[in-house]
Amino acid sequence: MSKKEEILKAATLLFATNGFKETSMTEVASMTGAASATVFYHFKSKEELFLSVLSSVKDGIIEEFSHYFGEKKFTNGLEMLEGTVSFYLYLAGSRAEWFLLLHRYYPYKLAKENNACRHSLEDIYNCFVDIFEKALVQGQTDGSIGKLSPRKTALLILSTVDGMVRFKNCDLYDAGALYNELIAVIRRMAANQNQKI
Amino acid sequence: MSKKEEILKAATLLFATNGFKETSMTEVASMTGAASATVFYHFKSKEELFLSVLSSVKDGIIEEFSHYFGEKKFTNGLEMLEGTVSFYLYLAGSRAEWFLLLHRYYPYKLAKENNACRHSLEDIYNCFVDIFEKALVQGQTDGSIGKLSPRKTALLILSTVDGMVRFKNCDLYDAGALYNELIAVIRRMAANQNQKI
DNA sequence: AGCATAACTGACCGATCAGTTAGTTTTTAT
DNA sequence: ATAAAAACTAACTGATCGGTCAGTTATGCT
Repeated sequence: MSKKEEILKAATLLFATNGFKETSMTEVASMTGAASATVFYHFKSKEELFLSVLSSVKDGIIEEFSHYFGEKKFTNGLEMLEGTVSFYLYLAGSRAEWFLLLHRYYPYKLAKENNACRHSLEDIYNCFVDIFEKALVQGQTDGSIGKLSPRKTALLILSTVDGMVRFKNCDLYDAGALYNELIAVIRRMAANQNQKI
Repeated sequence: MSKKEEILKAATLLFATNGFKETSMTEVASMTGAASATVFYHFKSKEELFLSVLSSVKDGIIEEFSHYFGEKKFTNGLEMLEGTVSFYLYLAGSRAEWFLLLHRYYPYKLAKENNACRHSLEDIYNCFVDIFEKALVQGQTDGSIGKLSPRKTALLILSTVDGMVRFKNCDLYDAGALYNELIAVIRRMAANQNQKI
């Protein structure tokens, strides 16, 4: 791993766990054993470092999901929906720093004045919503999903799952203990009520 | 309004919109037309000011909900559930600064080492979950709500509603546009499927 | 080897911030 | 009226931080 990559990795962890303002460039530098001026050599400002972190998180998320869907096959839309929710929760555990970062307010505030930031966030959330929507549409075709607006329902499912992950990351209650209930709720939310599967 | 209350109000707004670290005591002071030392006269440190803000938000939320339930009466549990969700969304609009503050990570981080902070947050979230749970239990008694775990379902409904409010506050998508869909989803999630109401 | 360029660093700077102090003004009680 | 207490303030301090710069070391090409 190059020094630049090391810095990016350290910055991801620090921005995620401590926030933007609470993370100093000296901290990022010392975590990689470099001088603080070295960080400024690779990234011209703290904001640019943050944008690079966010962009790399975006790439990571998109790559992880496309890899998951490349391997996994589903027999119907409802199963795909449940699989996606499961994978979302799995990812929120194995790549906790990504979701911690996305659950901070700073990125969204920066997005209001910075196009690169806004685009990274849009790409990330479109990735999530598109996948949920795709599962719902497929389920409506194969009959496993009931009559509903796929886009809006996808947004509400994302709200639920993302809200749960956030509560877990805030130590308010454990998402794991709610897993079975979540799947049941999603099923009641979306499944075709007139068909037993 | 006393100067102390003015400071508390200004601090609530600033902590909510800009965050803890990004808000300076000088900023809080100048917003109320006071000298910065005056803020330290009323609140011995920045952290204590934040804790006072959080505690006042807690009091406000509990008061608003008890006022709502003092006025409103419901014919069954499902109606109470829908009313609570509506009121949650209404409050998230009219007291946006409260929810912005609760959607920041700082309070939850502070809660890990500060009991007062942890208790304020617990009181707030218990207030929310207890009300949802109460509606679900009542609905199971009167037959409007189906067979499900009231506590766990209450947590999932809070995840959904709170997640939606957060997405709205982050300018990702508008909660208002999803209102009808949200109510429909909650109904599918919780309503007794064997009974038409 | 020689050289250009990329990678890296120590020392420094101006700005900002939380918090202190010593003192002044205002309010309250008798 | 006046003394005590509460409310308030200007001026300051030490520490931290983002960013710069001049100079050094490492790398790759011919």
